[in-house]
Amino acid sequence: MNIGEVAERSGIPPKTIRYYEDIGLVRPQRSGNGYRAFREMDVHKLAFLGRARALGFSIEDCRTLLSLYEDESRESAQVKAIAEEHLTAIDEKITQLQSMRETLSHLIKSCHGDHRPDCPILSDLAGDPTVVRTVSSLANKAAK
Amino acid sequence: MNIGEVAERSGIPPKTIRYYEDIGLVRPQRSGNGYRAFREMDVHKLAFLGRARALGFSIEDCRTLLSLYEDESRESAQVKAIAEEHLTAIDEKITQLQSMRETLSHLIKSCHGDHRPDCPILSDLAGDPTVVRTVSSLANKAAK
DNA sequence: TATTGAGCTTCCAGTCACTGGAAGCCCTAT
DNA sequence: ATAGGGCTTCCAGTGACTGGAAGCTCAATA
Repeated sequence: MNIGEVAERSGIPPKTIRYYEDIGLVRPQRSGNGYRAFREMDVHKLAFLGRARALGFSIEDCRTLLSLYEDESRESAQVKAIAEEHLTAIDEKITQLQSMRETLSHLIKSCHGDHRPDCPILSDLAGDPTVVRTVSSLANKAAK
Repeated sequence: MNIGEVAERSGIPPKTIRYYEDIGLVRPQRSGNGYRAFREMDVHKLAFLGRARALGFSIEDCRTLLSLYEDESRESAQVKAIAEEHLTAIDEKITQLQSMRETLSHLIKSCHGDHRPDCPILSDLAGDPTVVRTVSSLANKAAK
């Protein structure tokens, strides 16, 4: 199976599949003409990766999850631990985004948004505490 | 004022301040010894940038916001439009994260997490539809 | 005065997970 | 014979920094 068909069947673009090979996530064989020759197993692996990535797992997490998947003597606790850690990270991101959302929507509501230059959004960003004063209550670091 | 003091007062690390100069967000003067010489205005600008970044605005948005801030003839509608677009993007991210969160927490609940190898999380990632089957309902692309 | 040591400088490389593009080979159909 | 689409590799760019090396400047101390 060539890369194009694999891409279609796994939902992973060719460029990304090559990248995954580069970093050792899949190891397709090669045909005589130098083309990658994928087996069913590879398609399966790539679809696994696609789903794990869609859940937001990092590439390194995906690598670990794949190896656990292939390890018959794994303990489900190992998998669960990774998932729980990731869930915690997701929750933190959500919390941070909601805090930004909160502040930003307040600011937007307070801005009349017309042809005049007066703007509480800019005033707040400039540090003027008389307007809404909520941004500085945010953690200093934005989402990475 | 040297970069260290500015970093402390603006909350932006020296490395980042130099980076912001590189990309033209601030233009500190120079002293005879080659050191950057910051004025109050620069500290103010950097604090502005810090707050805008904390709200999740991109660097390019920050650049625009700064120039609007300095433009006396701006229309607040321009600022509001940028903020609203950003709010929409935040909402989309939150929605996506919540969808991941939902699926992931279901999977975690269904995994006993002990010494045995059976694991619904892995089964689901592997595409087994008999277990929980929620991941594939996620959009194919993870958060950028 | 000589020497620390902190703080400043520039430049290069790495992060994460791809993605785009160029140059060129391979294969099938006309 | 040629055209095209698909495949190959390699290099560079994305966003927003961050780490590290090599080297200069400055203030304080021995």
